[in-house]
Amino acid sequence: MVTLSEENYLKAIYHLAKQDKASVSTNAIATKMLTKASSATDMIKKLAEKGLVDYQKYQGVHLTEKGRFAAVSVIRKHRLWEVFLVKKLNFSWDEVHEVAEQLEHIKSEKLTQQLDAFLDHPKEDPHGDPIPDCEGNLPSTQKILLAQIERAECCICVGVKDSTSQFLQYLDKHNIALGTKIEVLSKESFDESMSINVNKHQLTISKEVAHNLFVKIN
Amino acid sequence: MVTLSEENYLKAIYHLAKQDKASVSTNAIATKMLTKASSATDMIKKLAEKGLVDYQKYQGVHLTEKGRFAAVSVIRKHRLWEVFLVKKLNFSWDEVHEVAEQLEHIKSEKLTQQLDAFLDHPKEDPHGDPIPDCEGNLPSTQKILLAQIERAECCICVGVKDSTSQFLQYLDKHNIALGTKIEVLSKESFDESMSINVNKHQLTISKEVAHNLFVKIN
DNA sequence: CTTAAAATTTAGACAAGACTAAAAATTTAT
DNA sequence: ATAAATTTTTAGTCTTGTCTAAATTTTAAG
Repeated sequence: MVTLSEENYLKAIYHLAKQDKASVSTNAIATKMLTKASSATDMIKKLAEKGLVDYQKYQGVHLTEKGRFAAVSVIRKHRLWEVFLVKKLNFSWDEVHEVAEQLEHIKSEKLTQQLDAFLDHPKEDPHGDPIPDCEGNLPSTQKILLAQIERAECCICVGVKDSTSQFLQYLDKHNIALGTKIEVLSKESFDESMSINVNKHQLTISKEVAHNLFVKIN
Repeated sequence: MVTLSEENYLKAIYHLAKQDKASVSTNAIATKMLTKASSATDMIKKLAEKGLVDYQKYQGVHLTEKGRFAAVSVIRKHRLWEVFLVKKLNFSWDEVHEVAEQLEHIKSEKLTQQLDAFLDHPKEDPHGDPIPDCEGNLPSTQKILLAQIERAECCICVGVKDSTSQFLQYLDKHNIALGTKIEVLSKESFDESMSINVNKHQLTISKEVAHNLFVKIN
């Protein structure tokens, strides 16, 4: 039905469409997929043929309802497997992505349903990202980037934008995990660095860090 | 390194080599893989290039040590996943094969190791087949086909040769599972059918059934 | 031992997914 | 408003794994 490559493109388009609400460009897709624009064009045509995207030459693509569902289904599987790896197989949150990239393509309705039940229907993956339900619904979350906080304020870490192991290991090193209370002390307007307090320890974080941590103000 | 297709061919060759100790023919491979002999030849050449099989034109193939290890590693993963599906996700033994065929190709040393530990290092899969250890060792088991029993005798079901859902569901229907005690009452020389006793119920099984049930004489 | 049958390999083709280079369309900038 | 820059598409090629049809080798039969 939908091939492995097609699933990966659909995921990429889905993630790109979230940011800009507009149509997703061929170049953006190619960049995200680490391929060339011509390859993206080829795939876009295939996806359009199968009714997974709406496509007008030179105008980028939109996911169709069918395409969105296919993308979200893969994301659901990805995040469920991440929970499995962390909760049951003792992986750390910086080790799960690569394996989940493989597991997300396993095709079995029953497997996904049973895995979801086995994990007690988790609502979030180990990085704080919401897990879509089997109908493709994704709860809209109220999280903001730490960088968006402008004044001294308390918040709680609820997710990461960047889930590379480099970033996650940085957070581990400074004892920042999901649920950790973060107290913003000050923000430097020159370089957007922030002074924060985590577990009684004061810490200065760069703009890069602040732009990749999601928090909720409690 | 080794592609998904290559892994499937290696598995096929491994299973074919177990029966005949001799070299495995192109045709046998093609038949098992549901492809044509020419496709098998092409793949054999690739496997030979990679040092996974020894190959002489027109003379069939043998797995090299490297090839055998690759094959057994895939079989190990297949059987571990089957145990997972049955023990943790409530699959029945006739539902696991297809999904395990997909899961067996997931590449992650850590995943396999942790899964093995999570399942308490199982020795057999849900069909009674032994699970290779991580070094590729497979315990040689002392099981015989029910069909090989010639006289009234008691035995215990320890495995199935055919794991199609048709056969497994037939066994379910007659309350034959791994560990079930089977009492052979008589054997009909005309058609090799057997009269057996299972859980106090007398039952006549065909040659086909007797040739696909492994038992051990206790 | 020689020929017919069966098995195996080769040659040439195709689909999927990728690439390069070149052409066409769109956007940006003057 | 038009030229330059950028983006996108097309055309042609490559690799993997498959196929058919034809050629070759091995095996089996008389």
